[in-house]
Amino acid sequence: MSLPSPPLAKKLQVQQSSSILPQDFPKLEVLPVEKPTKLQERRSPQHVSPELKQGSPKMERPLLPRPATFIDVMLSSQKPSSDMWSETKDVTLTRKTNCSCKYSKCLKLYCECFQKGRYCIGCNCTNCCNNVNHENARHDAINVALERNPAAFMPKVSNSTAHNCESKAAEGDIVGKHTKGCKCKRTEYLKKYCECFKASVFCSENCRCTGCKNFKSNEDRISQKNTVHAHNVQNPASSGMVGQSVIIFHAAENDSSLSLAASVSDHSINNNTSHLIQVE
DNA sequence: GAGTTTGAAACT
DNA sequence: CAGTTTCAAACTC
Repeated sequence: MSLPSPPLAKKLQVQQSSSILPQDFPKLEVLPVEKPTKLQERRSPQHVSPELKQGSPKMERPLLPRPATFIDVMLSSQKPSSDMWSETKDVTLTRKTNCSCKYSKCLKLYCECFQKGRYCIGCNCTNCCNNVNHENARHDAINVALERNPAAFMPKVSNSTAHNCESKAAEGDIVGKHTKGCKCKRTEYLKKYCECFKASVFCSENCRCTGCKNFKSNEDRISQKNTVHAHNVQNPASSGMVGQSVIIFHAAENDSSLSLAASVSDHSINNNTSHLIQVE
């Protein structure tokens, strides 16, 4: 079973206007993948806008230049045929297993491997296209994701560039903050559903979370066993509720314990004064 | 291991 | 841009 050929206009658009693909990126072909279900079809990366389907003049314009992204650099620096992603060490994630995607073919940002720019190797996923055998589909999906969000493949947590970063880190402060911020509503007990908490950073002014307790001065975060801690009212980063305290936090990572100590300063989280230190 | 909860991503 | 749906990870039992 094979998918219908993608619209010609889209093929041309991708081939001609994609600024992220290396020059030697292979021409797009009909993908030898099975026909998606209705659900998958709706969400699949093969979905293209009416403009693309019709090849409207609007879409024939060259894409506006955008800042180089992490994946831009990676794509342009290495040939796509090499297993560049899977060889990349993931310094932020030490999962025992990789993804378990079922419906996204690992070509959506739902997929952690795809999101991190890795091929799926040794994953529990089904119908996976995030591998060497589906390079075309993969690069197509990367393009789609980048068009939607040029920063889609950028690290979600930015390291602090604040003063004394290294020395602060040495002192055990949490480093950086989530670039987009979270929008958590119910994980008041600091669970890994929250991307900030998962990344071992405090919620910042970027977050729009409610009932947030993932902030520096929360003592509950100190005392909570492993990952789970009690919490308060609202995102203190946005309300200016940044107090003075020291937090020692042991995350319940599978293979490593993570010790975080947030030292306190008079600076707000805005100033990126929090830092992280990871202990083996 | 199955079912539930959760929030990001995708979509309308 | 807000609301809704889909998705997969995290979590609970």
